[in-house]
Amino acid sequence: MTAQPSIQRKTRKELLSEWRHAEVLDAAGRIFAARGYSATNVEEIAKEAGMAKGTIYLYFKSKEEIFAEVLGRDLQALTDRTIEAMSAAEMFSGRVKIFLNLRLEYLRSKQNFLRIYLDEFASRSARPKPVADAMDKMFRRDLEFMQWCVVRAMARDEIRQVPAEAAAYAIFDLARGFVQRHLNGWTPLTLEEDVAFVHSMILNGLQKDKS
Amino acid sequence: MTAQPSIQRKTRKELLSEWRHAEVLDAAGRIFAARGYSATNVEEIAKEAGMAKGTIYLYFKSKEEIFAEVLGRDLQALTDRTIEAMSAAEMFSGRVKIFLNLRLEYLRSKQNFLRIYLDEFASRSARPKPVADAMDKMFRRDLEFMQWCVVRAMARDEIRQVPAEAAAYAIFDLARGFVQRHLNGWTPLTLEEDVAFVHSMILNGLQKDKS
Amino acid sequence: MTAQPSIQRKTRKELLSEWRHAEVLDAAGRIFAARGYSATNVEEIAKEAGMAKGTIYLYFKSKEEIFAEVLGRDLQALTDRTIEAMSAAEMFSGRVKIFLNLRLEYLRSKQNFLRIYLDEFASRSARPKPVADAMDKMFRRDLEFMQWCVVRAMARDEIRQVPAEAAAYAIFDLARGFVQRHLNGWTPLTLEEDVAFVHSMILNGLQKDKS
Amino acid sequence: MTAQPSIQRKTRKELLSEWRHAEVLDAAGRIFAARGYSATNVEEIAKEAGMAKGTIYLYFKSKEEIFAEVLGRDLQALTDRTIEAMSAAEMFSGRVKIFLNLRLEYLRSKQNFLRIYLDEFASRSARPKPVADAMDKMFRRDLEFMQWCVVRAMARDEIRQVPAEAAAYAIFDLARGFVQRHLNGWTPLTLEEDVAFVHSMILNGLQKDKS
DNA sequence: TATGAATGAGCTTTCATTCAT
DNA sequence: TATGAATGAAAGCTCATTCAT
Repeated sequence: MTAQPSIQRKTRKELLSEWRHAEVLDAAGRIFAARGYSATNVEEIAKEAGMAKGTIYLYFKSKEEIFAEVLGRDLQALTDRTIEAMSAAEMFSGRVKIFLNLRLEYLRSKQNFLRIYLDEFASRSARPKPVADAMDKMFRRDLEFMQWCVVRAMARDEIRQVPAEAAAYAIFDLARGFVQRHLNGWTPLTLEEDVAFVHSMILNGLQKDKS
Repeated sequence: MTAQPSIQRKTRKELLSEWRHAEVLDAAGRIFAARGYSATNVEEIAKEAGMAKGTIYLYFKSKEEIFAEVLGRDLQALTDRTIEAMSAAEMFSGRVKIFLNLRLEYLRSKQNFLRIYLDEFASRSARPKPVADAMDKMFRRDLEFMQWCVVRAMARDEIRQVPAEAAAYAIFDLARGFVQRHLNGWTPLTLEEDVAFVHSMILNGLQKDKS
Repeated sequence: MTAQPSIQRKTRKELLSEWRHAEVLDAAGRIFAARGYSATNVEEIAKEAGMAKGTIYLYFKSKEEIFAEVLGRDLQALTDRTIEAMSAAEMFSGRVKIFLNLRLEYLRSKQNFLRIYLDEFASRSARPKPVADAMDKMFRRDLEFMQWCVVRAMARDEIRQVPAEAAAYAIFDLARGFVQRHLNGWTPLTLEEDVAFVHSMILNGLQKDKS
Repeated sequence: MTAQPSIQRKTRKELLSEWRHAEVLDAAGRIFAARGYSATNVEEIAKEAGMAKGTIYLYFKSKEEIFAEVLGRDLQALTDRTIEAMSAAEMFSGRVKIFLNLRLEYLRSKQNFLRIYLDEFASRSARPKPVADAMDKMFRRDLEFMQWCVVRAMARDEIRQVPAEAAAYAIFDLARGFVQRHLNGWTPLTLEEDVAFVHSMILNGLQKDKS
């Protein structure tokens, strides 16, 4: 079999290109997390990524695009893992526990990401459209899955009848608050105690009337 | 009784000054709400307030100060009203209902304010210290009152034993999500339906085990 | 004799007006001396003069005009006194001594004025034309008198033959340096010692050859 | 011998950078000389240097820094040349002549520089500290050398006993006045005539009593 | 492909001057 | 006459983006 240099080289180039792309995203993630969107400047990202400012623009059209991808990439991963892991549990109670534990694990491993996620998700309205859209899309997928879980739990009579979408939101809201509390050191509870409390809030909040 | 022109004149001037001050805050509130902090420029605020850029600086030392006051003013009012109104109810259930209804009323009358509050509260970490501090202080007051309500409800055996601070946070988280949902048009529920659901989530979530 | 109210009132008004005019100049003199021309702002002058900013503009067309008059007024006084006092001496040597002693006295009583005079005289070229012109005019009068003294001294055979204008300049240069030295604390000499030295420099410098 | 491209390239870049740096200084020198410090704005310097405003800030941190360097650069050169050239003469009389001729030569070749030097040196007190300090340092060096020359001349019995520092100042004062006179066209004397006169003023002024 | 110097629009803030009262 | 609130041009400086090398 003879060499296929053109393909190989192209592939190599593509790999290199992807690698650079990812390096920028990593660096940008760190800087955005530390400073927020507007206070971060491209020069810093370039320095953090170990390349020149101009090089950044070979891989991204604008600062905004970098930001959108930074959020998108991590959200994608979180969303994928969340859906996959929750699917493994049968009962709603278990699924909520898994959901919370995943958030908790993320809290431990990706404080940076969560910080920008929380900051910028809330600031969505002030952000350029594309960024807001990218964030919404990811968030929606997660939320829809949770909503589906709620619907299923109602059908299986595990929880009382509630508006499914609002319930899914409520779960996300409680989880978001939980993460924020610990990120900012706003609570004396240990992570485990707090997870247990939030879990009980959700399940009690949605439980069937014990009449 | 003869006129007291000096007092009158002084009062009139002071009133005018306060009026201008307030006009800037109103205008700034609208613009900040629409664009966020960094994307807002002083020129626009001036235009919105119907005055020249320089005039703004007669009433405020800096853009940052305007922002701090915009947030502070509305937060103060909301906090005051919340604490006062909740105190009027005896039972925890009633207090939560009042809390949610106040948030709902605010949602209706002050969409602008809520938007910045939500945006910038979440972006706290990226804000200049003084702004973040002002926001925290107000929020703390509200939260502490809610926490005290939770403690009292536990003592009166209205709800189960829970970590009071975490419970107070959970209530705020659910309320925040509720407001955000409606602000962004993210739910098909009417405001009343949603308030009822969130109320049931909180009370069920904290209710005594019906075992 | 009946009253002549119109004239009287007009006179009174004129007096008041002149009084205000002078008050502004006094205040401006202090501030300009402390901060220099560009670093002084009209607000400060108004505050120092105990009146409102707008009032200033009833008496002066511009900040620049104030400055020109401040310099002009003091220069006028200094020039008048200098010429008058020097005329009282018969011999050139005595005149130079008087000249230096007047500068010295001014140094003691009008440090402020001298500071602006020195600063701004040297910066003449950077100043608006009218200011530079006013300064020049005053300075010229002084200089011309000194030049005339030199011519007379040569005619009376008190000093050697020198270019009179250049000699007058030289005397002013030495006096200026002397004042600057002491204003800035740049010399260990006492005022008296320094005056004596400068006097000897001038007289020796211009003396007849002792061949 | 093969090429050393890395070194060459680096050198080239450095050269280019220094060249730009110098271009800004040259342009700034011209504008500052024409308008003075505060009346000069960065935009104009940029235009004069044929580059954009932002480019200036790649080479200098602030307008003030540009100014300090403009003055510093020329003062350095003048000071160095002055000290070196004066050292070549043996007698005090010769040194003073060299000193004056150097000033004269500078007057011819660097009118711009002298203008700012004179302007801003006198306005020292109104300047930002670092600028004033830089100017003082240079001036001091020159002055100290002159003072040392005076001391030496006294020791060698070339001149009479005088306070050395005051004498050095006097020489500078006379030279300053001489330059100013010609810069502003205030004298009918030719440069040569005036130099001769100032020289005689200094030497006569300091000469031993011919008693 | 990679660079980083260059750009210039845009920012916040100051202040001489005007003008309604 | 006296006021000081209002004005808006202009300043110094930053930084996302472009482009010659």
